[in-house]
Amino acid sequence: MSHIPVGIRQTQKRKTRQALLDAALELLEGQSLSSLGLREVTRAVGIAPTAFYRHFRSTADLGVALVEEALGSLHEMIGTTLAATGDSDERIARTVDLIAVHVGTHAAHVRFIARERHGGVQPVRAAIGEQLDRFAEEVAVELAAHPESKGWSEDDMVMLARLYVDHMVMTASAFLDAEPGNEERVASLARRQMRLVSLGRRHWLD
Amino acid sequence: MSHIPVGIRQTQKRKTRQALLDAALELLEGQSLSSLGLREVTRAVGIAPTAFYRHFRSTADLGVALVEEALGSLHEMIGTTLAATGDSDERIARTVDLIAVHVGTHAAHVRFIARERHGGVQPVRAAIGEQLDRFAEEVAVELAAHPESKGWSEDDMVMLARLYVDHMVMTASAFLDAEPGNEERVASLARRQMRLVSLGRRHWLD
DNA sequence: CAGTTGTGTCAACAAGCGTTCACCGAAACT
DNA sequence: AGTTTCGGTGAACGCTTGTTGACACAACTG
Repeated sequence: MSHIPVGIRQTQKRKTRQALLDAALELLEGQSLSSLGLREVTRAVGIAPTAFYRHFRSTADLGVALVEEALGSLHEMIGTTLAATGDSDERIARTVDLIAVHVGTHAAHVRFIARERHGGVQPVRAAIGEQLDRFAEEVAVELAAHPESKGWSEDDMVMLARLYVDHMVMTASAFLDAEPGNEERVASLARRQMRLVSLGRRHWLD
Repeated sequence: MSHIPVGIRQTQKRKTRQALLDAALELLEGQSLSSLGLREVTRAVGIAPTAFYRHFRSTADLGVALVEEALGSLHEMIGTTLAATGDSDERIARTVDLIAVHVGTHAAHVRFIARERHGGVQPVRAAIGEQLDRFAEEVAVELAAHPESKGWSEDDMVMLARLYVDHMVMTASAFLDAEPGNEERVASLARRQMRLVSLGRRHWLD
């Protein structure tokens, strides 16, 4: 009947691999990737250190895999964010709320991206940079579809998209650092900053 | 005659301490603070590992000292930046140039701040956050002096200041990551983003 | 000049690291 | 059924790590 199993072996491998990723992500809440030890991760999972090599070449390699996982979960968000209806202020409020929710449900992922974006491991930095570029591209395409973008050059479109993306990352990281109870202050700040950018956008061609 | 020396001892200590800071800063170009070893630093300076404790309690402590050094050198810049004359576009261009120059002359400091701002060492993160807050405060005060800020609430003033400060850090880090020859692209992007923010600022009270 | 202070040294420690190799046993293939 | 494939094991390697205590010797203090 159920002929989807793809083999018990591959399933088990995926499970162990995921356990390694999960354990690493948790360990990374208190340190940077460049100080994360291979033995540390395997110990947390409960397997022998040597088994690590069956899944990743090094901790840097594991880091790159984490980038995919973390920013993959963000790609979904972008669609819903920009598809939000209503006037400008409403859309801004909804976007900020979405960021807050995402930080709540994927805190470790967000922390990892913010931390390693400028972190000490080159391949991981490169992977994050690449993903954020693609991210900005998507945003630019969505923005171009809006009627307010009439007359904008493609270069300026990307300029604005980058500003939005960087501001999103900034805001997400601010939510992370906010002590419980101060989230609304962060949200208010982020909303007003986005509103200011929106105003600039409206008068760009004056 | 020259009775300024404050003692040869204190002078020597300062020199060794500075050597430790310099060596650490250089080592940190290729890794994060949380993976920086005490022995690694002393080895680079050429002193015994135990001598480290005469100057710092731990590498985290050294990191905090580096924050003071790195952001101290930035405090000078803020004055000259905002005191820049000319119209808006001219001031923006001058600001971006100043950032580019600063990144050129203090690359390691900028890298350190960008990397450890969200890094894995809590006390250092806190120190950077505190300094950037004070930084934003200063910018807010300067902005309030401008005539364009008539009618702005203090809260909104800080909101704008934070946007500027975060954008400066973002731009500085972008200059760092730019491969040689692409600096002008980064500068152009930064200028247009600042121009857009300025536009928003002008229409904030509409 | 005698006594104190303090930066730096040396040796030693237990513990951790990444990486290697040969090996096991169950799953997958033919 | 016989063979190959492969995720996981366990021991061992050479090296690095943070921290300790006792000691040297130049710089300060009175």
